[in-house]
Amino acid sequence: MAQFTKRAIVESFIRLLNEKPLDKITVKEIVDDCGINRNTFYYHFEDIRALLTFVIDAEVERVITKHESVASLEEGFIAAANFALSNKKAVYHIYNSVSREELERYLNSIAEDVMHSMVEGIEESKDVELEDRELIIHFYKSGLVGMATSWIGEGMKAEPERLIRRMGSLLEGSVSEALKRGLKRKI
Amino acid sequence: MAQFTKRAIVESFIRLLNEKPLDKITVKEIVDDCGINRNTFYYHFEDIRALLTFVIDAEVERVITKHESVASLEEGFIAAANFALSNKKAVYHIYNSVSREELERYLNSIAEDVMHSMVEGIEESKDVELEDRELIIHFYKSGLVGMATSWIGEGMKAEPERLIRRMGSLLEGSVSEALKRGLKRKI
DNA sequence: AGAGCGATGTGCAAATTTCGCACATCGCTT
DNA sequence: AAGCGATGTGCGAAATTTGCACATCGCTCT
Repeated sequence: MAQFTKRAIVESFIRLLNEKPLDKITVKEIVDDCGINRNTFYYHFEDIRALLTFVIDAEVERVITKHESVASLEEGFIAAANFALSNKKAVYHIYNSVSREELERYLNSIAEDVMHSMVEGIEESKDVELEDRELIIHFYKSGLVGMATSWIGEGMKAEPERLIRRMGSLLEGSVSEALKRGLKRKI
Repeated sequence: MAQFTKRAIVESFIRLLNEKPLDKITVKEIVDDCGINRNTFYYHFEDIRALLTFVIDAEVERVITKHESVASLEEGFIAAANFALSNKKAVYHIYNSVSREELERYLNSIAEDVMHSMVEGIEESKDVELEDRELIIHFYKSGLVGMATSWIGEGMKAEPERLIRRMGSLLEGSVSEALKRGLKRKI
């Protein structure tokens, strides 16, 4: 049950991702890099795409789950942004090898989870209609994803610390405000 | 053929070696630390002792083989000493859990190899009697091991850079001198 | 002195993982 | 049209990992 080989595949993949864009990376290169059989790759992953989403999922998981409470949501964002920064080349290579639609679809699914857990952590939320809650989540989620994609697209130049810290609190304040308004409207 | 599990065992072992002396480390701790079955440990290693020598061999190998020529012998020593320094706690825990005899026996086997490859790299050596060569090797080997054990025993305080660089050139000079004398005596 | 406990090794069969080889397909180059 | 390299798939064999049972040892507690 200890998938060290799988982990090695991931590491080789990330290593290669720091050298070249996703679509220049071949299965053979990966298996050669960590010295395993080609079929062993296919045993663990259906695809290079599957490997990619696995890697991103794992990293997001790792970065996010460190900070579960809403209070440290900012920390979560900052950690994620710093991870992106420290793997700048890799992030960029992924960014440039994936269609905008696909990227946004993916980021949306992440942001969806984040926003949900955030909203659930806010007091007023449980008194707000499900429908309204979903609306609010959807709205801010889009904002979040838009920010992220443009930040990456512009070369991740802006300082994440300040940018996100401001945005984080702004976000939380706005969301609870929106929830309150939703609540009032309901009453 | 890609022993990632074996590597994981080694890593866990080194991690533990930075926390506690060798004889406080148990097989169960190791396998728990890297989340594998206890028998898997025994599949790869006969023993914790076997694991220890494997680890040391591997590290020595890694440190030494980077520099194969005699010219960079000093570099090899310095690299080894720096490795010892950066794993100070681990080295100390090993040092304190192993009998002096055993430690010296082990260091001797390493020094043996080092001295041999060093002597083979020196011009005059091939004209010297095998017996004399072995004598010279034995002599300097003992010096080397004595230095190493006392350096460790005294807490690895002395700066390796200066100490070893001086000792390294002194060693090489002396050895080729000794070989020349051996040669003259023969003629 | 003897029971209880946890760690050590060993043996073995079953389950999982890795490998090697063969094959069909696809896209690209010549 | 043939050649080439990469992709997936389908096995069976080999290697690795696991779970369980057992014997032993040293230690503690009473």
